[in-house]
Amino acid sequence: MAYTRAMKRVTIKDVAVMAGVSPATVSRVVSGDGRASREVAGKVRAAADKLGYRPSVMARSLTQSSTQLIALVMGSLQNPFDAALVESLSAGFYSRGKRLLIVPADHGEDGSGPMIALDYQTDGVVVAAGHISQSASESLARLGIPVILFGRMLEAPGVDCIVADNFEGARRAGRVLARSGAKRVTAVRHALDTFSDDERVEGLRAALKGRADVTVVKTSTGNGHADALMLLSGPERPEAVFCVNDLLAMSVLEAAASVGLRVPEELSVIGFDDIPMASSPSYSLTTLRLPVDEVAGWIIERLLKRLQMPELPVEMHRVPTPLIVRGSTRRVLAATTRMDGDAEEGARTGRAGN
Amino acid sequence: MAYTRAMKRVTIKDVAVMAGVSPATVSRVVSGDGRASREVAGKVRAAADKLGYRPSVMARSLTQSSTQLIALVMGSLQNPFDAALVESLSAGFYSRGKRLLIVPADHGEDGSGPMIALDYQTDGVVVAAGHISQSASESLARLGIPVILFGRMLEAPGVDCIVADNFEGARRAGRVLARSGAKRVTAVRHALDTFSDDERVEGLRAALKGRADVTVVKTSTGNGHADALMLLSGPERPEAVFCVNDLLAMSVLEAAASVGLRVPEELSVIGFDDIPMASSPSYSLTTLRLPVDEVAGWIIERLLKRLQMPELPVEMHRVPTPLIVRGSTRRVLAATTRMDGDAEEGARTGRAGN
DNA sequence: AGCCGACGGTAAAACGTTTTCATATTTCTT
DNA sequence: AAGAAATATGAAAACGTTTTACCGTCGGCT
Repeated sequence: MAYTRAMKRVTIKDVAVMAGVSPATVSRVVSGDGRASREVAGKVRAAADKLGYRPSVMARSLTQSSTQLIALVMGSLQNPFDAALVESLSAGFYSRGKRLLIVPADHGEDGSGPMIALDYQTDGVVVAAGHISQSASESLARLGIPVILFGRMLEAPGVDCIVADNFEGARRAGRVLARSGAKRVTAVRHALDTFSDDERVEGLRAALKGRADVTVVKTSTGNGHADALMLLSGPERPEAVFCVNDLLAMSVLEAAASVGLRVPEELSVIGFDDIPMASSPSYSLTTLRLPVDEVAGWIIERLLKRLQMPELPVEMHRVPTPLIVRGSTRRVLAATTRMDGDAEEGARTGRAGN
Repeated sequence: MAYTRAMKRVTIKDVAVMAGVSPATVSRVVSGDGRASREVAGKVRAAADKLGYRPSVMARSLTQSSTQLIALVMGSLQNPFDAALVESLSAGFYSRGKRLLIVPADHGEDGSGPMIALDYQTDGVVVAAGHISQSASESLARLGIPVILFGRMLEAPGVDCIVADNFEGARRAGRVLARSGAKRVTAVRHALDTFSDDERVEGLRAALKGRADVTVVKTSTGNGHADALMLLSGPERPEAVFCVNDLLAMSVLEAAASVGLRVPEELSVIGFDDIPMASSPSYSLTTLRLPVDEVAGWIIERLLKRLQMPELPVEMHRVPTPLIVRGSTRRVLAATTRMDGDAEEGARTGRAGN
């Protein structure tokens, strides 16, 4: 049926008259309600197929509570980690029959953004934005539908949170830097109010307390390169830099190269996330791995479960961030490892086939 | 009003009784139909605000044709170009009042994927997937709603296409390589049936006809590194490599570094897209720029226009792909440039502050 | 004074489903 | 074989809007 242009929608009624039954029966057959005789079900399905009938989700959602729609609060995708998370979530939710409606994280800071979720009666909300402000997440929590928040802890009914183990990860990073003998350490973080950055910087501080001076510099996305150059140019340049994500760390590595600093001999660098690029030989970045598929998987499972049982107690999940040691930090004696109780730090991960 | 859990939806009726008017009047006021006295409009708006009324898109779309929903066919976001395109589209459409529904490109190759667009009565479809198969795009075209196709040409009513000027871009790349004196040139493309890759390889061939041998190798995403290493290891290794995107080109550059080949002296490399990383000093990749915001802008404008005037003749847009010369190709005499008629090839683009 | 058009508003139908209630048919018990 | 229980189906209400058709009321015009 090579139709040319916007045909009239084929409705449940059309199928009903063709199959010679009532609309109610058609509804029962197509939604697999069971209560229908073999014979009639066959006729209905045949008619539906021939007509190319597809139920209107819009109409359906008037009487039913569920729309199968999930609002995906999405920020910038510049960071490959965020892009990968969105991709993974999208694939996962779709294979479970859920559809994703994009809600830009920064659309209407007045809180009108999340309201889109209500307009379209989404069953739930997933926040996959790298950074979401406290106020934005609070207005999300007030929506009255299940919310899964990634990257920020928030105590509110119906809001489950999943956050990287930022403190512990950054602390491990700090230990590595301390052991390498660095006395002047710089932490590079975002300029905005960012929950994860706070925790990461604190973790670093905790590890370096009394062992090194740590100064914190803030950068805004886009300025990574310029800021990194500035950071390494001064006379009091740091011996080690910890960045709150790999993208920033890669900027630092590039700045180091262009300034002529040898890594890791003269400068150690550690990132966060372990995006694919981090393992490429040109960077060989030591970092803390945030396993994207694991995060996406938890989000999906958790939301589906909560949709079934809305009164479930909220859960605060911390995902471990193993240290991946590569070439951007100095190798230290394995003996010291045991003392700190960090078993996995010993593992050195190169790229495949090397 | 700190409500705890799923409250009953506030409907147009609630607003009506509060304002002491009929539902019809409320509808007129909130949709700005005009036919309402100042006085009554004020009362209605006050009531709506106080109750926090938001019209149900679902209910509205039953009687109206438009849902303000656009289906966004999205593939892998591994390539930063695709991620940036999705981000740009999302921001643009939202500021124009359109909402985006994600449709995974590979979900149901039986053609059920695009049908999601019908289920939710989307007003149109935008294909932002890097590569979409011929068959998938054809089933999209049969949907009977406006479609904007990026990355593939398809002649069908209601389908507007926007494609990079692949042939011309690749031809420019080929000329640069020819001029650098390379005799053995390899083109790296995807293994799948990809419209853009075909055109790009053809463009390269056209430029190098009679000037160099070109061999084509296919790679599948994920294997980039291994394939690149293999490519450069043999005794008959190429003197120049053209990749259908920057990501692949970056793999080649890395392989070159790890094998000890000097770029551009012993090996020239050209990519496609000009993603941000390409300009970073560690790669300094010569490439063909595909301006993402321009692409997104065209898509948005075109779709909005077609929504207003569905019978508009279809448009096939080619976006120019200027050559961006960086360090991964040898600098050639500017004099030769004029002869080939490629004015912009002379421009050498470095990074800021250099 | 009577008629006309403009204006401001309402009641009710329509959109495409699901679901409740009722009814007819079959199957199971005893 | 008769009633009970289960099963299959249909009619109609409901979901929350928009829209059509209709009805007053008002001011101005002959």
